[in-house]
Amino acid sequence: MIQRPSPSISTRKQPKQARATELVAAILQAAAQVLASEGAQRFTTTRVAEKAGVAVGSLYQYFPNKAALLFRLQSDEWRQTTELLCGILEDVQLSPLERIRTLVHAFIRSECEEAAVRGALNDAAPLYRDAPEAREARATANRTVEAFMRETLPDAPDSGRALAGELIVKTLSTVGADFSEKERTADEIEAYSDALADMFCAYLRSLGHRG
Amino acid sequence: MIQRPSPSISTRKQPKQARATELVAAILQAAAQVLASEGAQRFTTTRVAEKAGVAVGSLYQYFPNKAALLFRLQSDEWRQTTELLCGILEDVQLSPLERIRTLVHAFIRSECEEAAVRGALNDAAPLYRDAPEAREARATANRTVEAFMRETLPDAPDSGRALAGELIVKTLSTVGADFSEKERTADEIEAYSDALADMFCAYLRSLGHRG
DNA sequence: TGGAAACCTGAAGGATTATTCGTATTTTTC
DNA sequence: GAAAAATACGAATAATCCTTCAGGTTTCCA
Repeated sequence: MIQRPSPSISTRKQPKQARATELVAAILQAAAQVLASEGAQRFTTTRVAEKAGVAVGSLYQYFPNKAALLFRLQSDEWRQTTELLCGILEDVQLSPLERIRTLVHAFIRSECEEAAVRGALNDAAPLYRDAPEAREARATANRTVEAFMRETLPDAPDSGRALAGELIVKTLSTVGADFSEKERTADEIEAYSDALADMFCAYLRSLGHRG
Repeated sequence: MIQRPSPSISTRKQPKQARATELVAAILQAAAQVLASEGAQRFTTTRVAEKAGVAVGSLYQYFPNKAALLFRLQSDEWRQTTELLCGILEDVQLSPLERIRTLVHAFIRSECEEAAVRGALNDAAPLYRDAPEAREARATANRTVEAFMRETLPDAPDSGRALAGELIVKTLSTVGADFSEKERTADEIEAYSDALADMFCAYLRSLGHRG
């Protein structure tokens, strides 16, 4: 797959006055709203500025381009989710398999809560996907997963463990995103999360985890 | 997530002369090429027509709009993949778990073979996703999966079986699509397919399959 | 062979959008 | 309180793209 020259995406300027900080916040909130209500297709800088009650020019003072704005939204959500999940993975109160189950439920619930924004953000992914900042962010969470996998599968070879961890993370994220594309009832969410957790647990047990 | 009014996507007209049939074929081939080499972002009707060596107007004689062209590409690939996979699922020579493994390998390999087209097609999904024709197509394959699941898990309750089948299908398709986004070596493909198959098999065994 | 049907053409219309920049306003600093 | 810095504005620009349609060409059939 070919990608166009990846745009620079780092924030153009840091706000130095309170006024500007509020403006950026208003823009981000409006951006999420536009994304949720209009979809990725109709997500335009003009519309965002209008909804935020500011001029387009002001938007471009703090975001070098549309992709930067989208990336910022994605980045914020990602950071939030990562914190949630890492907290669960490191909870020594629970057994590893219990942690997995808790994590799956938390993640799926969280995906479904803001399904509209996340879905649209996914649709817009081609616009910001290749930003160097995105790659870097992904690497961070991997360390936590690795530590968890070492604890869960102490006897497995490194390579197999890494592959299993990667597979579980990728499965959870892609399946979760897809699942949340439709509206779901609370019961559906529970049932699906349990099934997913069952699958992961069965897999981990088959790889040598006792518990 | 909001979707714009779904465009009518059925083919505008059937070619009645050999000349027209060739033209449609040329357009489809060119469309795949443009998609692969330029990405979803730069996939335009003008570019496709140019690459096919025909006029844009001709394109619109057989496809009512851009979405229809994309949907046709997707539809063709989908039909092809479905046939491949259903053939494997119904192969009574193999045990159910062997079939699963074979199927996973075949699917991942196939995804990686035309990764560029499929990836771009995914990026363009928002343009044709909600066409009624798409929903209908998805339902067809479900019957084969259901039959397979009944054979594999004769003792499980219907609801659990359906959920498990849905989960496996969704996992395979989303993870496969994501996996093929990067270039992969043959070894990576093998290893990943095996891990995925391991996971599915462990899951099915945990649900009551003996074998 | 002639007319009808099918087919092909591609310039032009109409619409949308990302981004810029000259100017106006507000805040800070001294 | 005045100059400087920061911020805000939004009409205008330039580019791209989907789709149409009036008019020409080819194929078919009687």
